[in-house]
Amino acid sequence: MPPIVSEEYKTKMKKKIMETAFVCFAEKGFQNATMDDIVKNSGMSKGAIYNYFKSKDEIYIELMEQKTKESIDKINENLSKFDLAEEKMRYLLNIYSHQIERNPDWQNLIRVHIEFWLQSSRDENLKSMLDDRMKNIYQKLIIDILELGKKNGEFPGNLDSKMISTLFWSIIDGISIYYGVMKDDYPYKQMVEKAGEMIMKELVKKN
Amino acid sequence: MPPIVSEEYKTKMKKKIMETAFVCFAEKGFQNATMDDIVKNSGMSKGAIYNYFKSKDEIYIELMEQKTKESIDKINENLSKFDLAEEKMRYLLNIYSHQIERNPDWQNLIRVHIEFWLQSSRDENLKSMLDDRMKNIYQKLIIDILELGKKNGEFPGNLDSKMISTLFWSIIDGISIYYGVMKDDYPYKQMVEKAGEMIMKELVKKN
Amino acid sequence: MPPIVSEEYKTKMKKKIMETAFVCFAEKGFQNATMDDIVKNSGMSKGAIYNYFKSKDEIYIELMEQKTKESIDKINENLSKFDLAEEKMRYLLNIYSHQIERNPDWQNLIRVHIEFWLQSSRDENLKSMLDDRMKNIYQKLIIDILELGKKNGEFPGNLDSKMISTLFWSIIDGISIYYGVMKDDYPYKQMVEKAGEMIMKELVKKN
Amino acid sequence: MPPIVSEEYKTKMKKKIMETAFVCFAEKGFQNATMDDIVKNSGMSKGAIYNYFKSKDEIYIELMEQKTKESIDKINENLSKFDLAEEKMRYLLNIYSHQIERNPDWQNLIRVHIEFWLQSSRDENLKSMLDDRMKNIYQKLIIDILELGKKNGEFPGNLDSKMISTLFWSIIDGISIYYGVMKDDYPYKQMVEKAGEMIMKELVKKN
DNA sequence: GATGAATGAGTCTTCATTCAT
DNA sequence: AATGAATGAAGACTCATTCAT
Repeated sequence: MPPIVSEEYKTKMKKKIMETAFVCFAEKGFQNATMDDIVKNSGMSKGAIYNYFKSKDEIYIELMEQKTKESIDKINENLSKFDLAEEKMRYLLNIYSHQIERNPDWQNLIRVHIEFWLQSSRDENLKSMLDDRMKNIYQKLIIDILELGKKNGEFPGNLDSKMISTLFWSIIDGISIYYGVMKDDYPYKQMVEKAGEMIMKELVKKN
Repeated sequence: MPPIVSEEYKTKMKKKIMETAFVCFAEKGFQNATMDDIVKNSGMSKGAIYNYFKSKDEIYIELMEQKTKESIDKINENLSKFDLAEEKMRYLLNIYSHQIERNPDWQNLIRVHIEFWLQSSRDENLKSMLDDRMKNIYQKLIIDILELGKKNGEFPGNLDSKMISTLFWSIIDGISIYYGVMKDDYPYKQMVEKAGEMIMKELVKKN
Repeated sequence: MPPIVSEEYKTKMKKKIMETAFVCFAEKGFQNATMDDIVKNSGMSKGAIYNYFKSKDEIYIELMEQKTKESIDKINENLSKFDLAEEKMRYLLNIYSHQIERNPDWQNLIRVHIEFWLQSSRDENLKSMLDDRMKNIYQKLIIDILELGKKNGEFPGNLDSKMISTLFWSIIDGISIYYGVMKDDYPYKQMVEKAGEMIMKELVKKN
Repeated sequence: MPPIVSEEYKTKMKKKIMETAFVCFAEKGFQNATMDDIVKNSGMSKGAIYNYFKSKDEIYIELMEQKTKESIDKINENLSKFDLAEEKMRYLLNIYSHQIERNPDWQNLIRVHIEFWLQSSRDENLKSMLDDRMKNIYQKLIIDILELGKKNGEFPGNLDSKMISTLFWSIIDGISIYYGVMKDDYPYKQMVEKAGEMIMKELVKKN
């Protein structure tokens, strides 16, 4: 009995499972959330879920991939509207500083992300997957902007793009993690703005 | 190793258990590391370990408290040798930038710390314990230095000490986390130095 | 024995578990009987049992509830066939005096019951559950008969129904407990008959 | 190194351990009370306790033996003061009906006794020990009085002493057990008095 | 494809007893 | 005799995954 259902149907089901899983992981953490939690919250049967995903791990991985893709796609799309590197950077910082307001799940997302990341450091497959993702997507995003800025003459020519881009994400993620853990005791927006100001100063200082 | 045993003996045993646990937690993570792992690696019996700690959680908590205390004590001790706020800040940054060399466990420590921190965000008791620790130890450390700098006239009088101290740790920890996860692919030292430079510029810029 | 299983199937499984548990509890006592005993004797897997009962305690409680219900239901059903209070009382006593012959498990049942009862005295929840059961089922059974007898003029009008009913069960249970513990060295039937005779004399003496 | 301490010292220590154990057993039940509880409450060391008793079971058994002996000795002593069988019986009933007031531990004692008794039904050694005790001490106590009464002409000559004595203890213990479990919701004194009245009527009725 | 009952290895924790000092 | 740290065999319970229908 080969597939009777459409590809869309399958996609829809996977999405439903992943969204439910996300809620469960956010609430309890990956390890503490059980398949039964996902079953209960999704309204699907255990067997059904295992039809779409081979394991709990797989749900996790695909979930993370999809969340990353979603966020990065939206950023990329909008980024192309700007011509100047400085504008692009400011736009990016602006997105992060408003992340709280535009994405109510963000705190949870961060927590799930970190947990995932942590796991990955103990699993060669995950680790290299994430390393790639980091280098080819996130770092590249910044590097491209910085290189554009250098080419445009906006940013100093001796700027170490790779280094700055690494630092950029270290800072943004550091702030985000604090926010994810500290919750609303933490002045997230103020932190992003101040950090952004400091970073921008590095880029446009030599004018 | 029998009854009527010295206080040192007991301390030594606790230390042995904690060190073993640290290795296990670092290797597998808190949740994945089992009491049996600790038993096996410590060479002690299960009952013996439970004589010293009521639960796996308790080992974790005491371990983290001790590691924090160790690090903060050493910092505080040395910090008092400097008179100028700027010197203190530079010393602190210097410590962190050399953390790798002076503390071979540091990568593991960071990973275990973050995992702990994450846990804490889902456990009210842990969370308030850590929040306190953060506010009263780490933040206070920086705030005191910044206030001294303001009093000395080294730093601008309108400096928002609390905000800067929060940002300081967000950045340092962001960098550390990347290092903990990325391992030796990450230019940890360079990151700390660059970030430190940026932070110092904020403090002493108005001269 | 797969999914989409009938309600009967589930009931049958629960019953199977409870019956196995009963045997184990009777043989070793509640505390000494282990889940592994029940697993082994039932031929089911541990997980399967935990699918039907949340805990060993829960098996115990449901088992006792069901046993109580069974016995009381049968009594009530037959009791309604008699019109006179005296006949009802004699019927009841008769049931108990023949308990041995009609219920081969009865000795075990008693032992398990007492153990349960003892436990209950140290657990507020259990205790109030049992107290309720005692008052609303067992005591009420007798009180209703005695009140009927008073209304009918069979029994003296100044009879303290509540007191007599409490005494009734104290005596019957005292005898049963001895039987449960002493086993076949104990003249159970003779005891119930003699005690019954003494009790009946209290009720119908004033004619 | 043979015994240095006197026999009295040893007896005193054993008594101390047993009294502590009694409190622990009463509070938590035999199984739930741990040797550590006894250690903590007695103020002695674990090794010391094991010097006086081979096992937890042994403490239990000796404790029960001693409690039984204490109670029976006191009864016997006073019983000899009376000449008439009826007086003896009334004295005995009187003791039980005042048990609550004169022995504040009595409720606990009962619970511990029943638990012990239950255990015994699953352990051949214990069982035969208790059966002996029952027959040779408790039953004999009543039988002797009844036989005296028959000889004196106080009680009917055709009285089945053995049967009545068995019933006597079944009723008294039934009432006691209810009291032990139900605690102060149970009209213990009233029950003993009423039951005693019923029993006495059996003995002296034919005059 | 869907269902959910069954599986059983794995987890933390307890505790009577031992024994070196 | 006394001490109390050490032992390790249980014990209750969990949960990712499988598979018969």
